[in-house]
Amino acid sequence: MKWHELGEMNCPVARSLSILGDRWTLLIIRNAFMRTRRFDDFQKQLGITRHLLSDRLNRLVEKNIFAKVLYQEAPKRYEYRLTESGMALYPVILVLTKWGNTWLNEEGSHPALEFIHKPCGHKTDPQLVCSECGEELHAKAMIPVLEQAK
Amino acid sequence: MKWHELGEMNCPVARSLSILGDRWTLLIIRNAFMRTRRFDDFQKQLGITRHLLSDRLNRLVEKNIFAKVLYQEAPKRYEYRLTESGMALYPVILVLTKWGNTWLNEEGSHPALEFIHKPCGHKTDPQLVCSECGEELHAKAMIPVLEQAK
DNA sequence: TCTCATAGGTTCTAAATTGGAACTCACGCA
DNA sequence: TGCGTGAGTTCCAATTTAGAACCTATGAGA
Repeated sequence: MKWHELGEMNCPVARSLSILGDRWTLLIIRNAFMRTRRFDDFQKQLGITRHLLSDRLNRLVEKNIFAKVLYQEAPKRYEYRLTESGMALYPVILVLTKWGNTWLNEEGSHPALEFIHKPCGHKTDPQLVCSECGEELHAKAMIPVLEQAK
Repeated sequence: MKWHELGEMNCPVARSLSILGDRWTLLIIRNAFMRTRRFDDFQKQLGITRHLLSDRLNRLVEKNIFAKVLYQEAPKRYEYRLTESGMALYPVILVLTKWGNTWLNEEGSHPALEFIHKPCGHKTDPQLVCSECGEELHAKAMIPVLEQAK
């Protein structure tokens, strides 16, 4: 199966990964959440080749995750800003951060990246909970259901 | 920068993606959460080439995300089961599911994949909340802090 | 005994993707 | 006139992936 075919699959994970599932895309988005917006900044921060960065940014604009915004008239220069659907990827970044901190940090070989939640002022541990009962969600407690679209 | 160098970076997202950041790995893990355990089943369900599947499964065993468990003596046959750190990837799958359902399903072109939360019996919308105050987490409300490991 | 079927791979070649470096272009400035 | 900046594009070599065929051990059936 070729890769682009996955984008049309009936599984939302496959469709998400048809956009996000490569070595660089989520790192670009991570940096966008850290306020990076310009080509050269992404390139220097990530060490990605200019070639690939160009390709990935275009793809993400096409998929409506970034918007290309003019910030200078002459010469015309654009920056890349997260759209609403791009901002909606924040949970993906947070969850990957938590997993990496927890499981890929042998005997504290790296400093842990933690977060303070501004509204409450505390150091927070992001938890994935049920919208109905508030309990933390685990694989074994979930029953998947396919809902026919309206 | 070559890819394997990212695994040693000081960013938990980069370290996570050095394992998970390719076209197939998270799909393999998704299927593992749907109780797939054997080589041929993964291969048939995903349409991945046997070559790559073999490579990815070995890599995931090496990274302690799958454990290779003997399930038949003669001839010796192994199956791949999620370890504790593999099970901890469930939030990643869930969050990708939610994002794909919400943002990659133009005018209901696909049935939405939803979940019933067994303990409370309701259809659930997974939410990422603060462990301290219970509010939903958004990028703008978070202040990252590097904690030196003990 | 011979042949198939099963499970879990490995090997091969061709095609596609990536990495790295150099080059381009349109300015603004000294 | 030449230099610096931002945002790419072009080229070639190296790596990775796709697709198909092959291999191995065992058990079942004719």
